[in-house]
Amino acid sequence: MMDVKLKQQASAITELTFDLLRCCEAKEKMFAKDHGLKVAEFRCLRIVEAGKSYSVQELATSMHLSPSRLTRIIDGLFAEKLVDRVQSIEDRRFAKISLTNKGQTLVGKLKEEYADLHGEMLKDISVEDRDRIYQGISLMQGLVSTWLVKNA
Amino acid sequence: MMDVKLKQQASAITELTFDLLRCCEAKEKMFAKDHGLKVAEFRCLRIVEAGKSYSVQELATSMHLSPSRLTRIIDGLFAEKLVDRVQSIEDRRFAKISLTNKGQTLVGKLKEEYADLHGEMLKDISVEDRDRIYQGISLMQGLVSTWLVKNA
DNA sequence: CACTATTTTTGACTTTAGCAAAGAAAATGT
DNA sequence: ACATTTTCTTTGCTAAAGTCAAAAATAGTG
Repeated sequence: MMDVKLKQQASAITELTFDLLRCCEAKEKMFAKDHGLKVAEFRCLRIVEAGKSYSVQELATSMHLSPSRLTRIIDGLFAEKLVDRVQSIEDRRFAKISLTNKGQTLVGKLKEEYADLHGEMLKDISVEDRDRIYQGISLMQGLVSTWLVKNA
Repeated sequence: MMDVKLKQQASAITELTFDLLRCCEAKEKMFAKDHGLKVAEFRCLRIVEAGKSYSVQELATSMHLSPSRLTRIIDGLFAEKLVDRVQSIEDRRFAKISLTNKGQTLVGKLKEEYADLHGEMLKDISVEDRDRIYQGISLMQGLVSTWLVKNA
């Protein structure tokens, strides 16, 4: 006995997620461009927190990219003096990537403004609808994330 | 008086959407690769319906890409005999892109299997949670989509 | 110390994408 | 009727994004 309801819901969600993805990619591209960044740079900066330091691999994993790609993204950020790259003392194979002061300032601004952009989109709907969005995306994110871990 | 609640919700949604995006991109990439397609080709095929025909511009608009990019994606699909490309008779400036039989078969399989993949992810949660996902993503998709129209 | 494993980088390559100009056809003005 | 403008697609060129395999450097192990 196959679950017809599941099939319907899966189809609908597949479709919607697909469309959402295209829109959000366009949104990210616009935002990055407006701030003089390449999309990959914006995506990278957005996940590094001030004060913390990261290995290349950590960044690669959390961005779902290859380490070699990260090396190049970091090269770019380093050239713009947004991140520091030092060899770890405990294990000199590791790089320790962290934000410079300039980087921290920029990332602060970036996060602020990117959240504002979303605030702008969300401001005309009810608190309840915003919560529905949060819940829906939260659930979906969890599912896709664990699915990826299993199937990668 | 600024809306603190809005700001919080916007931040949370920003973060989640960002993560969801990365995961879904990885998911699309895996799926396309498993089916011997380039990601752009998969994305394109996914939006063309059997029996209908599309102009280059229509496809470009709905994929949020430039017409020239689409020309090349279609080149690839045409080379694999998945789509036909004929000059429109009413207005010979237009191309009419449509699925070949081979293309229809493939797209049918693709849609089926891509929905199945999502069914796999969704099968262990409740119908209500699936509906929450649907509602949340639907709302968000609407917001981002209209935002894009205004700000492009 | 030789060997293996890990982390990052480099080189070569593919894929994705856009812009500007060219080409081709239609619409429009005179 | 025909020169001009507009519209749609393609082409050439370039940049950005991304991967893989091999090299380089370090750490761990028998």
